[in-house]
Amino acid sequence: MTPQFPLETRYWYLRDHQLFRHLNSAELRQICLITNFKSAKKSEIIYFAHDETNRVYLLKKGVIKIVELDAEGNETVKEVIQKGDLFGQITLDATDMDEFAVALSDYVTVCSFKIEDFETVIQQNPSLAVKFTKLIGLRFRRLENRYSNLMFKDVRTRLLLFLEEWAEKEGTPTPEGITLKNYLTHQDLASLICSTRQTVTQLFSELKHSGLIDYNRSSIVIPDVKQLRKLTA
Amino acid sequence: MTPQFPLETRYWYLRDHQLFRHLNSAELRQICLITNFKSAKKSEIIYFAHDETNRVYLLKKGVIKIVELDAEGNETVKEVIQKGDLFGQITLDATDMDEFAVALSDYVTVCSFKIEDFETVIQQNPSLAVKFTKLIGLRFRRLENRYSNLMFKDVRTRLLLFLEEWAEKEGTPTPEGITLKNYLTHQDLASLICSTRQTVTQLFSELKHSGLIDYNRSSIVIPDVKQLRKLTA
DNA sequence: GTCGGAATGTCGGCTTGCTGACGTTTCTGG
DNA sequence: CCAGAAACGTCAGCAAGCCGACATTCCGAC
Repeated sequence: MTPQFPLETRYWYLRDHQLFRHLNSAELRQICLITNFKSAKKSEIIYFAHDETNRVYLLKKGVIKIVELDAEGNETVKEVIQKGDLFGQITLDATDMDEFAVALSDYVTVCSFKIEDFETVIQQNPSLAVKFTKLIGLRFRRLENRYSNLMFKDVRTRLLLFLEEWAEKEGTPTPEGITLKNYLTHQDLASLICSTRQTVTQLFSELKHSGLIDYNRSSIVIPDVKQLRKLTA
Repeated sequence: MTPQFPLETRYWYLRDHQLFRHLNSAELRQICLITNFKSAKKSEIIYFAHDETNRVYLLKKGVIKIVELDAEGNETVKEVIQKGDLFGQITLDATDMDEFAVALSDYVTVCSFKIEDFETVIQQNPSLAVKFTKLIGLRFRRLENRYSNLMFKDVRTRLLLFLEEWAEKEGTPTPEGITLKNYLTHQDLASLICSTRQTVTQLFSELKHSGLIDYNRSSIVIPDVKQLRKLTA
């Protein structure tokens, strides 16, 4: 199966997640049996939706991006997935999507389940069912929020909101301000906030010149997040 | 409770929905007890999210629109809800939203559940849990689709796609072509496809002059849906 | 190191579709 | 049936931000 992950580790991996935390060890062991584990290094592709279809994934460690291919073969970054988030066929339907996932952090680990297996497990653990449903609900709200930003806010505001959220999630405080490890290119950012590479670059230099942020290729520093917040209210 | 709905009717109402169809009569009767029934006439407001919060609704009969209020008090139509669809706190969380629902068809009927009650029911009926999760998943995909349209398609295409979908869902074939009972104003349409009233009106007259559609205030006729499809590919 | 490709920086032109403005038509409640 | 409101029709002006183009900087593989 997955020899680099001894049973003990795998058991512990699942237990650590909020979805499974409340289960007893017999239930957990059962889920362990249907779980596939996998890891990858930076820039490696974790999965291709097209061939490894019909699986729900759970990001155990690291950060990844989901890239979507349209009919013309253009790649757009759909989403950044953080530790603990679900991805793949999270709607439990079998519609195939043209997307793949790329590791952004040095080392990532994912677990996955066939959707049929996962459904069976849910049937047997109603409390897990509720937890899962609520997780999907959260994702739904997140998407609703993005949609509404796209409707009502201009590109500048969307970028600022993205930075704020990013800072909140992953920022580490330093003497210079909140620091972000930057694993996204301007192109990536552009497709996440629905804009273009040039516009993002433009806005970034503007923000730098006005002193709101500082950045280079590998990191972004926000001296005062409150200043940003003022511009998005 | 709701005297205009005898128990027998209410029982049958629930049974008719795909979520509950597979349940036995004891289970159904139990759900009946926690269900609230309500009906309304055209233009009446079904619910205000702000005061009747924490409920999941299910549209039993008719068509309604969900209108969202932003901070400045502007109204935007978020969604059109059809018979059988869920609305309200479908994510089962308690975040309050500023939205309300208005009846678009002459007569609408809804059932609703407190989210806590609904959760309990789900816990007791794992198969219902899976069905519910999949329904939310479907809604998730629908929203994803709207988001991607907003990213990649211009207003004209979004309008055409909307019309196609509408025709597919509710169109009735007539000698002149597929006919739609039009319960949406141009303003409504505009906010649904994320545009403005004037642009929608403009596009409508263009489409009329080019013979792709015909319309008046109460109905829309699409002589040849295939013609529309050609323009959205 | 160095070479090639990827990422960033910058700019001007141009298009979409938004904004405001105003007139006409249709609906609705009294 | 009538008045007022709501919805529809149309147009000119304008701005956000996309697009193409090109230069520069950086990074990683060899």
